[in-house]
Amino acid sequence: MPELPEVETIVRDLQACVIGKEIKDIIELRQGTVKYPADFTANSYGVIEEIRRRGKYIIIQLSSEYLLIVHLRMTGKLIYDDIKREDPKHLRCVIKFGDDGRLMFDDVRTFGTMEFIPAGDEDTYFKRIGIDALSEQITLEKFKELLSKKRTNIKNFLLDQSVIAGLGNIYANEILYRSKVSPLRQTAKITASEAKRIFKEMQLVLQEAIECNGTSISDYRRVDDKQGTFQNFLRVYGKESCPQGHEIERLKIGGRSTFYCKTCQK
DNA sequence: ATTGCTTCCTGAGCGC
DNA sequence: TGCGCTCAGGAAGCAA
Repeated sequence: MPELPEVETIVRDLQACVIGKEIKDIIELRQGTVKYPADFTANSYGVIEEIRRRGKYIIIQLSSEYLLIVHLRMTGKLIYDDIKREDPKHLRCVIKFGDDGRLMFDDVRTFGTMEFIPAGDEDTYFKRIGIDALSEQITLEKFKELLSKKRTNIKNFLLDQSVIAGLGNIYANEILYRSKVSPLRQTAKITASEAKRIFKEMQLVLQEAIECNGTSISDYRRVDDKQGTFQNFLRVYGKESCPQGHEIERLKIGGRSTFYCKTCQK
């Protein structure tokens, strides 16, 4: 389940192995995996110039003035192969480079997307995406302002990509445990000191997870197919008890599994 | 306008 | 052994 730290790890891994490579061919093993603009006319895909992240989106900038935007959703993986690896079981698309290397897009549940858009359409494409959770532009004051504009519980608030982009279910649970705030609390009732803790823990958890190269709970793998290690530091997600030894409550909020400690989180 | 529910999809895990 | 059921969850689309 790639969230911001997993996507950041993949972007860094990709930067190290595919920048400067020319895309020679794109082969779809599952039709419809890659979307193109109706007027897509590029006679070549071009060379990969830059790779960056926006929320959970991977943006691959090409010399052809197009962007290839990838979203892994739940089970998508990008695996780089220059050692003739075996095809993964759910290979949906292969990007072939000029040098025999290839980038494989594997995705069990087929929710992941790959889409070419004109470079100039980037802002329009992301108009529903809020400020990145690790953006330097987001201050405590800005965070509190965003909180005051929403009428929902704090967990749904953290998961809303149109407000703050990058958090998913695992990190939202972890941030709230470390902040000692119940996921059920309404945004309007969050105090200034609680907001400060949530804001700080959001940045800390994400940074720590990036240092661990992400959380490999189920499907997530790095570009070299290796796992991240932050799963070893989770405190509530998927746990029976919290680090203090209290029993973890499990319920659904917005249809998603929510883990929290009634004793530690108020 | 805003919020929240349903849907898309496949495989793992479970009870019987 | 295998069947049917539930669960996993990101975000578009739709309903209220």
